[in-house]
Amino acid sequence: MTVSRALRRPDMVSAKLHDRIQAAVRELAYVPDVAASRLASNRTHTIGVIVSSLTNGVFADYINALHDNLLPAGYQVLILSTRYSAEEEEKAIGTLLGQHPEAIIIVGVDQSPHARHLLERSGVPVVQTFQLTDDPIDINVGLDQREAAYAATKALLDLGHRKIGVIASKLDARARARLEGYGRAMHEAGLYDEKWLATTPQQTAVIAGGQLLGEMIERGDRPEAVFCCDDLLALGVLFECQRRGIAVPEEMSIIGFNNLEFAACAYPALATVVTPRYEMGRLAAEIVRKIIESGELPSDNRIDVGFSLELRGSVRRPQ
Amino acid sequence: MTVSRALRRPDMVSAKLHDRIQAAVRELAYVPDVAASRLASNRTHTIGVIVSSLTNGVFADYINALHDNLLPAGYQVLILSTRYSAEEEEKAIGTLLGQHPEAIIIVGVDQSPHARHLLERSGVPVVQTFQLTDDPIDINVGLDQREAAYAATKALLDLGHRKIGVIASKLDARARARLEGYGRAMHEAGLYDEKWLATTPQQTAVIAGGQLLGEMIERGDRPEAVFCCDDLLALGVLFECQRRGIAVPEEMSIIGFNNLEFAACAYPALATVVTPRYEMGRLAAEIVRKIIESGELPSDNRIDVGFSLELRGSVRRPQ
DNA sequence: CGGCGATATGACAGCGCTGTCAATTGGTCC
DNA sequence: GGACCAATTGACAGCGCTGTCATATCGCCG
Repeated sequence: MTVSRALRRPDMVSAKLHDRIQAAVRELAYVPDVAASRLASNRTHTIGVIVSSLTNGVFADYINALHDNLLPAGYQVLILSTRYSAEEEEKAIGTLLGQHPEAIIIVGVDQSPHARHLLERSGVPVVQTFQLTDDPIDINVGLDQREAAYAATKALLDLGHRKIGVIASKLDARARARLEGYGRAMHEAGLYDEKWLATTPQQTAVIAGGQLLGEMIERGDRPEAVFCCDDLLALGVLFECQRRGIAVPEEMSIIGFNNLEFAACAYPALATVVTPRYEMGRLAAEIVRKIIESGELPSDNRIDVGFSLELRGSVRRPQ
Repeated sequence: MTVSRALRRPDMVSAKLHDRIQAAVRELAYVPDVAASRLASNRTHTIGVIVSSLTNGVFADYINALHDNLLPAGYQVLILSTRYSAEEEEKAIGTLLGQHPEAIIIVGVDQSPHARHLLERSGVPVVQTFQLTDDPIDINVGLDQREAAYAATKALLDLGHRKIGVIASKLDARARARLEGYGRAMHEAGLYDEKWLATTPQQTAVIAGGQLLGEMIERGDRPEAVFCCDDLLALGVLFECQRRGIAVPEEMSIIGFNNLEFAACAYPALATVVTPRYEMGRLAAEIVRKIIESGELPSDNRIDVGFSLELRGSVRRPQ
């Protein structure tokens, strides 16, 4: 016990003993066993994080924010990826719960019933992020993806566009919500037409953007603007326009989603919906720390971090 | 004990009991406690992975390969990021060792002396990846980054270019090795000149590519080709050329590094050095599994996965 | 120099699981 | 029906650490 104390709370042990113990630790190359520590103390100092993808730049700022705000506070951040699969998500949650994290921060609000059951029964505080829901497991920090997509589509309508296409990867729950937002805006304007839809069941990628635009054009009509459900697709669309000699924004307006790093420095700069992903991560980390410290959930269980439109060179000027 | 067996070796219990236990597991949302399991069995089923960045697409395929080859074999993959900092790397290694992983797979070969000491003393098999070294800790799977950069620069020389710039982020150990390869090729050709160097101490990003090209041009001379130490920089350079009205490849050849997803579908398609990152992850996973199963290190402790050049539209045709 | 409170140290149990080995059950054969 | 063997199931200890609470030591005062 004295050794345990000497290592964790040196101030509670006499200087002399502390030195003796440190010497022995070095001599024996002793490393405390976190598994035994966890078992005895019931504290893991671990925050579980579940993201949809480790390879999509969308989660980069978010993960950085979690690191920036949790590591200095002495927490270990355990990140697992679902790779956009409900099955892998359930597995990841199981894996995570086995580690007994002190809180779980998860991307999305549409977990499978079993996944949700696991989370609810676990007793571990859960923060759902990126999207908003009326029925969070515990806490929800996100933005209304449908509303954001609606605003982006509305912006294209306001610029005078009528033939507005949409390009999306259906694999992503956020992208599906955005597709709905686009649909609502177009319906309201009386311009909705299935021929302006191009979606893929595959994971999002730059190449998919070009392919989907190609398909839409080859189906007959050419749109004069496209809303891309993420910036990777938008980049692919931009390249495809260049390849086909379609002038952007003169003949084609492009607006993306998320404001990934390259959007601002593309040529022309890609218009996009700015989502505060770092801020979302920061807030999630802060909330989690407060919950662990106080032992109770905050009363305010739903935070809307909002979004903003950045209309850059890839959309034409107002007429 | 019977429950423990039913969950780990279902074939050793009767089907009836197994069903009953599974039902209870679901009902109770029971998840085994890995800390207790680890303590009792002295097995963690954890492979520690240390990468330089979770946000750089370079590690995406690599991490996917590790997941694909380790998760199905029953291993948990614990990924930590150093964010290109030696200090964070040492911390990550310490954190990892406390978890008693059964093996460690780490990006790079230039660990700090203390980090290396920790790894060597841990008794845990270590696989160093991405680069090659003559003096691996245990096992090394990678490619000669300097040689690859030399080949890329040589390719530009062979196309008849003389004013060849290089653009790099110095934060990345791999990028620094590539810088050397460029230097050697240029020295051999008698064309090395510091005015063709543009580097930043910051993390790589698309925007940095454009900025660095801008700096180089504004310093006076304009190169007729640039070797970018990664594809993000190359993309930034491409956009900057478009912005400045420099025709690619007629007035400027661009070659990148790594063959990230967007390289092939950019317009013009970005020439690049293809690095087999998925293969590298697959090999590392396979080696680790063999070591754990057999309990001994393979005799072949250094595997060169090689590289290849992909000369696409962003470099001019041979004269 | 004894006595007291404060500070430092140590003994013990138990966290949830698994390895070992014993006990039970079930099926088969004479 | 009883004996026997194989297939199942279960009891028990202990992994390395920490929380609790008892014990030892120290510093100070009258």
